[in-house]
Amino acid sequence: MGTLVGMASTRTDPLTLEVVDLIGTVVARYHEEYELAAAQHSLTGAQARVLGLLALEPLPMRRIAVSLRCEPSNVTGIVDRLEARGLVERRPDPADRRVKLAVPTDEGRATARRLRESLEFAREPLAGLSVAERTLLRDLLRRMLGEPVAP
Amino acid sequence: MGTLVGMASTRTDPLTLEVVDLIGTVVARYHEEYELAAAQHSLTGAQARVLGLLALEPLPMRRIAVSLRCEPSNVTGIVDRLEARGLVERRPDPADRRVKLAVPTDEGRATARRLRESLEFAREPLAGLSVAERTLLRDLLRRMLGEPVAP
DNA sequence: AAGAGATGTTTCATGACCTGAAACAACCAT
DNA sequence: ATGGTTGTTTCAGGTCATGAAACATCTCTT
Repeated sequence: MGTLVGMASTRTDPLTLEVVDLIGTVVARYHEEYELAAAQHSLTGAQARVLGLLALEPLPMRRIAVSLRCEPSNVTGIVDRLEARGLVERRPDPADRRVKLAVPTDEGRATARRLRESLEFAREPLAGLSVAERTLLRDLLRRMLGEPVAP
Repeated sequence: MGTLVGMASTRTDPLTLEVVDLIGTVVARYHEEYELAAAQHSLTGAQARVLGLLALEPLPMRRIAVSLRCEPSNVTGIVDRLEARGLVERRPDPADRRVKLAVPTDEGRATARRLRESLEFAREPLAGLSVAERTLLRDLLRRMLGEPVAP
């Protein structure tokens, strides 16, 4: 993993620090816009994330917790609040009477769709980059995340 | 901004969606590691952010709130908890008796330094990129954020 | 110099999120 | 059938966050 001779310590060289800083800025802006978009639909960030998940596929509580990386007891409250607004409902799982499936209502699906659209629009800063640049960015991010570059 | 003819709508083309997704992954990982590093020092994320700010420079409550983009009344509680742990203390501002400066104690500064080190270490995925690649990534991120590329 | 308005901090009420422990029902393996 | 495991909820306790109100202090205007 990198030669020792001439290694400017990836921890401290100015270039790396600047990239880390830029990523910090991206992270901050991403979060701001996400919370803002959620708030425009009278949702909190957590509620928006759960609704977004369920719009793809109804899920048992347990799996929501895994996706959110939090305790199942926490999910109970979030789904409670979504249910109180009529965006989600709990259905028994016919295959296992212990589990409850959280499934979005029609209104929940519509809200999720609008949310997704405003989010995509909010993330538009990529528009300033050409296709070649976006491809480059994609490959660099993939490598950074340890994913294979070739599809 | 971009020709209309042949424009694949930056909102929906697969490349852009993938980049957006990758950025989402980066954001998630960044946050996880930040919270984890904070927790290893028995701090919450908010407390770690404030302590990190104060380690650079003592600040009045109001300015902490601006940095965190939250209400000043919220900062009171966070600094209360840092103060209760002996990491920060409030000092009167000689120039204006209304304001209270939050200044880290020696222990607070030491904690901030250790935190910063573990954070930098946690952000090490950049090590997999060459200098040329990091430079490229820096420029792309700058452009994406609407910053000038040339220093 | 005095009063009026602005500013900085705190307190309080309220609510969302989050965890960990405990309860409960239902599953599954022996 | 019994015992252990798993999925969900409830509860207590803590942090973060907002907005309104109180309070002290500053600053501007006259």
